Amino acid sequence: MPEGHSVHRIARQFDRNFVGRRVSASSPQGRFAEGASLLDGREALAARAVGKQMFLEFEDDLWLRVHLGLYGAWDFSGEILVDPTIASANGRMGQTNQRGTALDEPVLDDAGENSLTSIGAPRRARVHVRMSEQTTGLAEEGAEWPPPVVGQVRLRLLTELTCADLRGPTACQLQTPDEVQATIDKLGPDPLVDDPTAGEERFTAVVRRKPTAIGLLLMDQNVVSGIGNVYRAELLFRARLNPHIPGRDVPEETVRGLWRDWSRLLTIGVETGQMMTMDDLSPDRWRAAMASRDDRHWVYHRAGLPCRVCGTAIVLEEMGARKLYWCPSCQA
DNA sequence: AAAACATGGCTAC
DNA sequence: TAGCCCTGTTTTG
Repeated sequence: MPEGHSVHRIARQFDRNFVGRRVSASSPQGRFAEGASLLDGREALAARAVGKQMFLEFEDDLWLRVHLGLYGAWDFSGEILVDPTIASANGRMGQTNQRGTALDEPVLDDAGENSLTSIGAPRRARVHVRMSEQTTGLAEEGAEWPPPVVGQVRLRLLTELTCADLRGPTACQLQTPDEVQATIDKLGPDPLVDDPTAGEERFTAVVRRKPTAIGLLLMDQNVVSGIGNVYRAELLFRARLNPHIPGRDVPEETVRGLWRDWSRLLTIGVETGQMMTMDDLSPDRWRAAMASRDDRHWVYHRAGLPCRVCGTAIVLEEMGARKLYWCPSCQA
């Protein structure tokens, strides 16, 4: 999945293309038929992302909560207005391939010059949208409208111009405003939602009183929102922190540093659509790293390969039922 | 063709 | 801790 950055990008796409518009909703697959019929014909009022969860508000206090889980994805097609705060128009957002390469990255050969952040070589991916100007993606000439349903589409949301198809989510349900609030209240702070200082204080206070390994705490959505397996490994390496250290034993300044670094990586991720964790490389080295799909991270997916800093073999172990990659020397 | 695997997280034991 | 959900891609036989 989609760690937090992808979900924020998706919410921005909904904000741009659905909020303020009347939406037709359907469940081609049938598993959300009841919910879709309740949404059908209502106007979308707001889109929010908190961590890995997205909330879409519709008229009459109806909220749609979506969690993509490991496999879920949104496909946007048609005419798409691109949020100016993100780098490029997207087709599929959320799903990625097995090598850890995000597909929600610049998708068009000519997108580079138009993107607001020119970093990142555009590469081929599923393309539903053609970028022609800075803010407008035009539907492919002669494309069917609405687009034919392909595969198991749990929910299709359609305006006159834009189509969003949801496949394979872990959660797709309607909530009352109170339920939305209760869901959000259970989540740890999100750097793009919470006040930066308040978020840092909350995160630091919780981590500093837990006996749990910091490698587990970073993945715990009740402690901090939006971090997944890739960002976990990379954040720990960037902090040169041993994943096994109990939260309460991590120096306070290090804990605060983790929060600020997450804040930074999330911001970069939202802007670029890529899980950029080697942002401190020089521009040349950065371009080289991005050009090679397997060279994007410090430790993630690098089991047995030499550490980029010290040459020690990167260790792979299970932590929290997920694969954890780390350098036993740099992160001693 | 079949199996394995993946950026998650819930629930039952 | 194991099983399950669910989809798409890659690897294996």
